[in-house]
Amino acid sequence: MKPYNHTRIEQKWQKRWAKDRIYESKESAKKKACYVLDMFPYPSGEGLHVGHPKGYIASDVYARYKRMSGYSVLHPMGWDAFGLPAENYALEHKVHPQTAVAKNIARFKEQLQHIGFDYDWKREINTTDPSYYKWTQWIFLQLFKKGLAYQSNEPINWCPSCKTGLANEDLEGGACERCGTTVEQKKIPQWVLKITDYADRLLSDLDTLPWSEHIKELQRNWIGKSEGAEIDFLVSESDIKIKIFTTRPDTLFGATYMVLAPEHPLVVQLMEQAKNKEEVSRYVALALKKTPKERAENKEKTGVELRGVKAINPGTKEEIPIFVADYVLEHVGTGAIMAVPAHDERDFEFAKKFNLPVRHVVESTESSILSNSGNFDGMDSEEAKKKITDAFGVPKTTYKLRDWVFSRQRYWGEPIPVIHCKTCGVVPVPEKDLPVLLPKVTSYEPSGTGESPLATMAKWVNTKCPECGEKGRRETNTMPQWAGSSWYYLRYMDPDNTRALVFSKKEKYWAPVDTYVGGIEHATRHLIYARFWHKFLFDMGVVSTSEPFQKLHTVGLVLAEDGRKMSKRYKNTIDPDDVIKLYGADSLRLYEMFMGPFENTITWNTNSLIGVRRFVERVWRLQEHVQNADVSELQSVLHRTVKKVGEDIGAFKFNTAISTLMIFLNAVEKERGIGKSQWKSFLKLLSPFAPHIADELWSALSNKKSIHVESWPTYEEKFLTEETVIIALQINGKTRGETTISTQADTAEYERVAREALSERLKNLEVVRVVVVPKRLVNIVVKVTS
RNA sequence: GGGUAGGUGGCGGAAUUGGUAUACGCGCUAGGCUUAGGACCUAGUCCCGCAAGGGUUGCGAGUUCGAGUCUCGCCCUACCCACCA
Repeated sequence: MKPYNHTRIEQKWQKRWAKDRIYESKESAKKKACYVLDMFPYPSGEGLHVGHPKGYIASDVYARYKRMSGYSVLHPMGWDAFGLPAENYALEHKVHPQTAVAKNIARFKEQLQHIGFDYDWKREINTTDPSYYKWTQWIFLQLFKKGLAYQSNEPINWCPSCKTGLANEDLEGGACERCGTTVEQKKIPQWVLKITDYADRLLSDLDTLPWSEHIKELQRNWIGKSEGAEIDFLVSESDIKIKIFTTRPDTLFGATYMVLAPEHPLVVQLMEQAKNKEEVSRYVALALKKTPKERAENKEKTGVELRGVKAINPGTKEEIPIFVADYVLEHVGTGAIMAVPAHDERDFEFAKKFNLPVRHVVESTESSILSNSGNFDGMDSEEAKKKITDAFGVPKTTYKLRDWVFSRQRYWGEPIPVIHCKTCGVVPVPEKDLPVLLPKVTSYEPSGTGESPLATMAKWVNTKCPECGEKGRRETNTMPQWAGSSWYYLRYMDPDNTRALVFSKKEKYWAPVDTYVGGIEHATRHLIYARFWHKFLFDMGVVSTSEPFQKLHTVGLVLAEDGRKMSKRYKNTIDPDDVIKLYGADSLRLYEMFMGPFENTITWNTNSLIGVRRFVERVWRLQEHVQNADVSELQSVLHRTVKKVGEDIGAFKFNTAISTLMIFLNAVEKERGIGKSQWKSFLKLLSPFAPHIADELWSALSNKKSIHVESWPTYEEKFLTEETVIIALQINGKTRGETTISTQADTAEYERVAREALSERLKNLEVVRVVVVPKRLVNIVVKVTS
């Protein structure tokens, strides 16, 4: 037996697989499709560390298992290479993003290939490739034509450090998610996608998805649906109406004052009529200077009354004061509230500070009953919500989800394919002229002026209007980094198609994605954006399913050995190439799957990796102990292993699948040998996890074809059960020994055996009852004398 | 404040869904083999106890013949959202 040389074996098989093209995906009338997808990476300059491939290894194991189980498998890989991370890297290293991206991709690809994945590299995609982003632009044009992409001048989140506008999803606690800088509100013309039109479907279709409740709940919170009513409050002695939104219309009679957000358009107008105009104006100016974060942090309520101006509570018909206060936010509801201090904590706090009346209108004892509410007294609050809405307002549903700010004032993104014309307005670039190529520029540094660096490219910007042929200007904003990733999974199905985004027949074969694997950080960004675009494409008839991804598995982080996140910044990253050199790709793969439940965050531990490597070497040595005849003592455990490993891979429970393989190996070593056909089955079970050594040992049995195109072993029920089984003997539920019993035994036999085995202990005790659980235990219940 | 997932040895974690808690692996201890070991083999390793025996799944109650698993109350951890009207 040669010593186990992982480097030689792994390089040999990686070359062989590529040469024999065993992983190429084909649409096959005879086979069912199984689309296994990884969230494709940004090819950052830092290369991969051992945390990155964890999800890829899992999807690889699953894809191999599915292929061996008779499915036609699509398991592709590609690059999400547009956007700020790639551009910032390029700026920092003073190279053109294109050059940096090409270099980084080469490095990533090399690292991935060393791990031995079964990707079909013929389907590799790159979001920065014009033949790819042609279709990203095409989707934008369709959105534009359906009125779902529009221009807006509303203030948006602006990161002064990245010098670009950002979507709500790009923020983390009021700061730029990428660089941590507090964002400002800035008024610059923006392209916005009307994702809110899809809010309801994005929400309700979650119920149809087999995703974890955790992810679904994250999306539900993000969409943030609230149902309530809009009610107009009239300003006294005028015809000005203040529209408010409330989820508690039943408390209308308890509204003792009103509040407007400082940004509310009516503030300017009402201020004119107020006796304390100066004071109000000062307050508003101060409030507007605060960042959203500062406003949220300062929980101490502040505000100012518009003195001399009153509103009329439509329920009580009483005059109530109007305040301007920054605890009311412009973008929530209508930016104005009716304040009900008796039933809202924030209003109560404010009322206390400003000495405002508190009127209870809902008695919440066992049920909620209205009082002090005129005709509605005595009514149940749920009923009152409807009745009061009908009488004074209109039902209204609002969402926290806001339309998707879709333009970036940066260079490295897909150009937005529209032309501005003085006579024709905004004109879409004709589809035949796609893609609108991103021009090569000499300076791609962000300008910070609210315009992208493309604006300085006169030659590129100045063009003809496709409608009237007169002078036109190209849109110079680019798309956000989320654009290309919002539909990439469709392109893998048909990556070289020049005439359509995806050929419908291919889409129908592969869709939807059976299993999608990636990080939880994408729960409220990528996964919402992709679902939105997919639903739009579904409405357009481009795709055949209303949801893109069926099963979703989130991968847990791999922390560095110091317990911190792996990061170049902490100098604690581990390069998979180094691990592979020392211990081999098979050991790396097995270890990452064995380290714990797939979705758990787990600390890297080199000792545990060495333990897995020991397992691999024991498997290697086992080839010396393969005999022609099967070892009958191993039949039962083998069949149970086949069942368990298959079930566990299907359920993404890789850690227990591997422990089952280890248990089997322990059994083989105890028997000091294994039959040839048993050995073959075992190698197949091992092959998704450790594809190189499995193929090496498989070929050593004079097999000509790769183990990876073999079929998955099956188990027989008759081998799953043993002839005898060990059962527990209990007295009053406490285990008092164990015994071996035939699996054929009947209840009476169980009871007899148990009474006999426990006869010493049962002396002088009165048996009240005997509980028999076949193949598990016998519990003898005795009378307790105290 | 709201939501979601959790809390089992020194560590990562198992537990057939109410049926012998601590599988598998790491680490550790002892012995063997070896010039040597990131090698291998054997035995041991939840806690108390010399033993017989007793105890143990964050804490406290409950249901049950039987609870890591179900119910109620409390404590703690992680992640997400949050002056959301």
